[in-house]
Amino acid sequence: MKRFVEVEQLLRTKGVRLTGQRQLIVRRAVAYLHFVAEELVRDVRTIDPSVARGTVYRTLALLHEVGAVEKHDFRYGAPNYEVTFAKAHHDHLMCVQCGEIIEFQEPRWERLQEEVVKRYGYQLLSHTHKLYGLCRTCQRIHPKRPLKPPRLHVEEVVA
Amino acid sequence: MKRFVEVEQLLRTKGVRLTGQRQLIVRRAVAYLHFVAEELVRDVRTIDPSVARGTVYRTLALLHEVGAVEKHDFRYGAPNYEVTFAKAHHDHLMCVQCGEIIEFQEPRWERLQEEVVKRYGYQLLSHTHKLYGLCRTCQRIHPKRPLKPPRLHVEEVVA
DNA sequence: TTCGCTGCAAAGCTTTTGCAGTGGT
DNA sequence: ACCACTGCAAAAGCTTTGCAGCGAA
Repeated sequence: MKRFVEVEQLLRTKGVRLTGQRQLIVRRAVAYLHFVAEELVRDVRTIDPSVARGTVYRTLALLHEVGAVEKHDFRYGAPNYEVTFAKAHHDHLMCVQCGEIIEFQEPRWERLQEEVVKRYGYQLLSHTHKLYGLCRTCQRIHPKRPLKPPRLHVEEVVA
Repeated sequence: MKRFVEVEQLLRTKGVRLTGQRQLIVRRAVAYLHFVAEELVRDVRTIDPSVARGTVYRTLALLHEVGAVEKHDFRYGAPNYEVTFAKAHHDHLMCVQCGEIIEFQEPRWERLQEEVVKRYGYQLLSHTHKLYGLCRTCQRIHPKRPLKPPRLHVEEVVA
């Protein structure tokens, strides 16, 4: 659970600038908490159409490097980004059949993590923990092919 | 730590066929333990050039659905696949600066997982756990831009 | 002046899919 | 005849990047 100021500081230690674009992108990302990259691109561009797609992706990479966002690949559609501050950390349990995703917290893991990280002399920035399985319902039914959510559809914002 | 037969059974419960192509793909995947999708495509095609890329990807999706492989996106280059049987499970610790990846085991996590999964009535198939941070060295140096490994280069196998 | 940052557009890479044909794990 | 599966090749989808110009320190 990091605060905005911390993220700013982290970015500074990397020697990067907090440009207007980056501030806008971070503000919008925080508003979402969960989002898909192209979603954020579209959103940012409705506010300032001059912001380029590349800038958003470059900023997301930066934010990931400082541990401000996590990137989740749930296998269906585009990877999902999640901001790590402004909300307690949680992990994910996903049904590989129907795609249901359960978010849960497990404080005991957090403690174990610190231990492991210390063991290797690392400074922890972020983490992702995903469990894949079958939900109660899908354990009983065995469809030939899993249901597949539609692809992400994002129409280009007219600049 | 699943065995090959278990994977076969899991596939059967899905009502899918264990075709020659799938057996070959699984055998080669097991030989690698860690691999990138296109690597596997190339490898399989050197043995049987008639196997299509699509078949390999479709098989990987199937294997993931039954928990036989995990897909790791380490942000640099192509996602990395890992077979979950024939080797004890391990998790990953990665330095976001230099890209170093440490694999480690933590049996206490495995136990906690069972507990969580049971709580939600799920049947666990696989899981991934990644910690991101800065290694000892990178905590001291702050390069403007992180070092980036080269892109994956895979030349097409001449059929 | 330096150099980090950006917009733009194109390229790049990975993965998916439509379709017609095949075969029976 | 059913239908899961496949090869093929193109399409789709997501992300990255080369480059020239801009602007803050």
